[in-house]
Amino acid sequence: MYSYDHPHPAVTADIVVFTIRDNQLKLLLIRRAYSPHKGKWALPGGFVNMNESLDEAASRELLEETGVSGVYLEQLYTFGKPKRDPRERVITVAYYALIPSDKMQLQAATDADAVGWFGMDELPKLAFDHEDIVKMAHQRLVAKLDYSTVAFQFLPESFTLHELQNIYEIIFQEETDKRNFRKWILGLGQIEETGEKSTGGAHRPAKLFKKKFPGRVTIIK
Amino acid sequence: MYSYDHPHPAVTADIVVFTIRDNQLKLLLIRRAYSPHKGKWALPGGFVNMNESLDEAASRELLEETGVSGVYLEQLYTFGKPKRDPRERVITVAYYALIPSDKMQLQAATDADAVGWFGMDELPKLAFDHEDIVKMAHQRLVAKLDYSTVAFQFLPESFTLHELQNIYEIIFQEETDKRNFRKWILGLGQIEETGEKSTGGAHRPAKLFKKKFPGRVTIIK
DNA sequence: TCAAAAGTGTTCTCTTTACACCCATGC
DNA sequence: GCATGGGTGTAAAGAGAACACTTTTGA
Repeated sequence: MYSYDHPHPAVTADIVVFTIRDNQLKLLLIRRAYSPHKGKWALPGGFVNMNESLDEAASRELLEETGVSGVYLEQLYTFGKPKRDPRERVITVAYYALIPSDKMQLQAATDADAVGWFGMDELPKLAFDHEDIVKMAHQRLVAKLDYSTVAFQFLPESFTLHELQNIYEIIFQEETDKRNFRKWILGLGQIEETGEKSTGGAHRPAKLFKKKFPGRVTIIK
Repeated sequence: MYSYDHPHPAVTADIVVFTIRDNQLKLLLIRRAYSPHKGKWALPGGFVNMNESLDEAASRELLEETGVSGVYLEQLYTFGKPKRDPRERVITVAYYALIPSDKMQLQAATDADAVGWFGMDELPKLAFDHEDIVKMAHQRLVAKLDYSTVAFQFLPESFTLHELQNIYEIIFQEETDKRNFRKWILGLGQIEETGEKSTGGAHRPAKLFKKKFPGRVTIIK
């Protein structure tokens, strides 16, 4: 039992987890095993412990509920309308995470009975105000493509220019000229050739590239 | 007495209040009347009530501690390192506010014994981690000038182009070509002539302008 | 030999920058 | 009449957009 002389809200960290798979931007959701909103899909997340920072809480929840760690994680916005959660006053510090397509083995958490990836245009109804959170995360992701190298966080260690261009086209939902894209992306000076070539396709092999600064997201322009 | 079966942090809303005065970007600070950090300068702010949203808490605190209302207020970031506050675990949802130069009568709050404006390059040592918060707010402000009309929020109802250019120059800390600035700012289509002229200076009177969409901050480019 | 993606430059357009002189007013 | 800020256009440079064909591989 914990007592205070004025009322305190509960604080959670919830995470909007994006990845790119099957040529779609996808979102990770968890089906709630308990009330409230039992059976509904929701964002992974949970209460912030007293001895951990908000960033630590977010990455711990991400690990516990999805088995994923070491990925890009950024604070998004804090949601705190009084009646968001029917149980008590809950303030949610929302994060978003970007996961490379090769790092996606999932695990169901204790307070969820299922975990799944959903395309952005096939999302189910979500619990609480999680639709607002998702919408804002999506806007932020789109905006950040324009002035940073966030998109690189979806890439595995080595990749072709075509794969990278695909990521931009999927998130922007529009096609880009191949030559202009290559000029631009190489001009950023953020990737370099590995010397290897991709193999296996029924076509000319492509040069493989790697990030010069993996993990780091650079502000450009 | 309020009791919970797991520990809850306290949540505050603190506000970084900017204005432009004496050709300087200035910041509003409050001298703390109570421990901890008694006598140190700090950001205005306070605990979020259980029946108000975070935005409401921020604007209420702003009104109570400074007498200012109806100004631009935007959520900045949430700070939650475990030991930020020596009393208990405190999570702070930080906001920033922009105040036009003509709207600045101040009032001291109950938990402060003084209120004052400080130039960004003459800030005193601040309480808690408020220097981090100020730094982030300043970065955000500078960044937003590039892709939005936030700067307009510093303006009174009517203003000259020179006054507007001054705001940009003060925040960016660099000079701009007058003709290029005018072409650009008029091209945005966000301001219009009032028909009036400024008066009083020992020089040719300047056309006065007003915002087409006061209150609104538009994303540009 | 065919299908499929890889790779590669140039021209045009638009945006951004640089730059200098006359005007209206108060003192 | 002089000091002060108000007001205006053009040319050059740079950034972004449009555009088509040859190459290499697997089947």
